[in-house]
Amino acid sequence: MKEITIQDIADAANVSKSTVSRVLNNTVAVNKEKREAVLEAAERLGFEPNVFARSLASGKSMTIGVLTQLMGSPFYDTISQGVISGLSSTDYSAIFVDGQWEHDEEYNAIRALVGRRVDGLVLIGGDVTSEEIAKVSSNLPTVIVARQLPQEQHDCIFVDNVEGGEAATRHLIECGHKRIAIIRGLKHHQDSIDRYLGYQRALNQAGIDLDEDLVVDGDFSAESGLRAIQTLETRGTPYTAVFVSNDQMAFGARLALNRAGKEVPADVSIVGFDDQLESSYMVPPLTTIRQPAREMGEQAAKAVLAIIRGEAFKAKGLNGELQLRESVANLNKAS
Amino acid sequence: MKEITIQDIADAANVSKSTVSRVLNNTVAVNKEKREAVLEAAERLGFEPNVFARSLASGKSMTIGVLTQLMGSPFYDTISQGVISGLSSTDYSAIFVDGQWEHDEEYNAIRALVGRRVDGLVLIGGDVTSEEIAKVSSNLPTVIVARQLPQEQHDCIFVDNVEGGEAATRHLIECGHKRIAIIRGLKHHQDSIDRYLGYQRALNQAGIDLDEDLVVDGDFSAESGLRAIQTLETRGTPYTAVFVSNDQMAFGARLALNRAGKEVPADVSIVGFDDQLESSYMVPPLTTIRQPAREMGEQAAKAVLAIIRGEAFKAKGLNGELQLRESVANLNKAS
DNA sequence: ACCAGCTTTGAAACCGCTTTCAAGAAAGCA
DNA sequence: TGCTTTCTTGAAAGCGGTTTCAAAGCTGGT
Repeated sequence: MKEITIQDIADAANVSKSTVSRVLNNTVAVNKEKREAVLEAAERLGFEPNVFARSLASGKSMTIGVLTQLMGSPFYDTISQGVISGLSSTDYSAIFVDGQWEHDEEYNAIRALVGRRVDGLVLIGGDVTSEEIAKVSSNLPTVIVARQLPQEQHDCIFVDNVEGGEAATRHLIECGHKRIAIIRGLKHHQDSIDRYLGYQRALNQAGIDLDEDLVVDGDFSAESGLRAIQTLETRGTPYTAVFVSNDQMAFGARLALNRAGKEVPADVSIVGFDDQLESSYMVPPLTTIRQPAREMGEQAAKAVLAIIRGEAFKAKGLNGELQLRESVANLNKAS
Repeated sequence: MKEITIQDIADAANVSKSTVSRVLNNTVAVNKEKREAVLEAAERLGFEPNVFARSLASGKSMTIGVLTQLMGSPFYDTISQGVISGLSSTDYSAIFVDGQWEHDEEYNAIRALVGRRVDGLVLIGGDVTSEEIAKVSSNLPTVIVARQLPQEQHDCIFVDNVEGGEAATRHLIECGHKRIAIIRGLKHHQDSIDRYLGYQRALNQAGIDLDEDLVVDGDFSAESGLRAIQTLETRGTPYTAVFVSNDQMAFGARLALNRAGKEVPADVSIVGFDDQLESSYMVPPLTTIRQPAREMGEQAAKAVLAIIRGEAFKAKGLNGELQLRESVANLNKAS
């Protein structure tokens, strides 16, 4: 089956290529009859424009490059889905590359996208520095999701992790908890650091001393959450609540607690971070800080599109909302 | 910053465009000096080929089109991730469109991909008919994941759902269960139908009569799993086990059971389907039929690539493996 | 020294579409 | 009616590569 081109349509409608192009792109008014003849022919022949020819000629690729982090938590995956969703029913398509949370890999991936002449860039998480981004994508519309870059020069969509960690911890404090453990995420990961910072702040404000014995490291995986609780149990330091740096780890923690014969929330309360799909169906449903992952992805998509259209886009830091469910016991009203 | 072209290199190296192209693609031997001059110039000028020009001229896009179903369960998302992963570190990039489990949307999405002249197609799930696929993508390397098409003409990577449903149910029977409920998935969805069929078969083979009162419909969402159990409880028909058509619903079901004051697996045993990431951290860890989603995606990617290279690819139906965990009680050895 | 046969190379055609340019037609105005 | 201005339209020139074609340059055999 031969691909049909605008020349074929031109022949069929008895006009020139130029006219066909004009009709199809609605750039210049053309005679109504011809216009309809063209449209009819295009429809009848099942014309599908060749994106490459079009891109080559116009200089636009109608493509948005997306850098994802596959090794990440489901949180990042959901953002990706959001981007696809935000782009569907526009003329733009998304092209994905994987950074694997690995700096060099990531840098190359971005370069590949630029090589494909994407019209815009959405970077989800990642390690590349602000300078590298600027270097590679100078004057290429770019928005960064789930990551806060220091410079003012980038558009970022993210939730404030310090704020979130603080809110989570504060909630536990308000419920009367004093011995609050924390399971941190990957050590070098900015999100981990920030959430931990929030935890410290909340403790501080409540006048509670930080007990190093209540701080355990994880790597954001469920497995690590499980092990973290085991560590905590081994240490033997008493605690009535734990702030877990993401929901994945919270699942693992919850299982470990069960194995250790502790009830949630009766014996130990849990607050997570992310609010993934499954969290509301944990037993008991998990109280957590909600990051609207999908919406963030969608917004990022809309944002690049807006920037491409020349509209200014005001980047914003969202606030993770505390999602109250049933994994936290209120010690105050306890009999 | 002007994009530099092969003409620029040609000028710099004092050769013709043709020669530059030949050197860069290694198609024909060229004089060593010139060759090096070209490479040097390309390097020095930071040449990055224009994918569109190249594609237009060569007819290859170095792009694989992927149709995803965002509204699907995490299972489908994971397959998508697998495809990205399978394509990383090849020269091909993946371009994603969303079918939303909506026939027309899906058909258009595929057409859009074809319009982008993708070199291959990976279809994840979906509703489009075999004929439509054939029509749109005749002689375009295509592999279909997580879906079994009747025709011999398509390459499909899927797990046998009838087999899986049967294995799940059989396991419950072997553990001594006789009153086994089932929560089905979306009614019109082939996976639901097949898994239900497997359920019926296993029952049949064990000489257990199907009790319509034990059959409840869901829509693959956790919420629907929760409601399904409520329905079951309302009906009051006794049951000691339930085969849930996917893990998402199993989570919902598990919570509902908890709410109804029933222990898992002491009072009710559960077997799920998919084996998503979170399933091994359910409380108790969920026994389920494993679908290697990520591997399926990766394999699909490798498969299209193979077909593109002209190697024959033998499509295969995988067998979902029963993942034994702790959500099923063995009634036989019960005291 | 001469010619057949192979290799290296540049010119030019081409991929399918957009866009400029200029010409012809239509419309507006005096 | 005659002339300028505006609209509509086709021809043609790119966009940046790949690939065909034929000329030029070498090789070696006699």
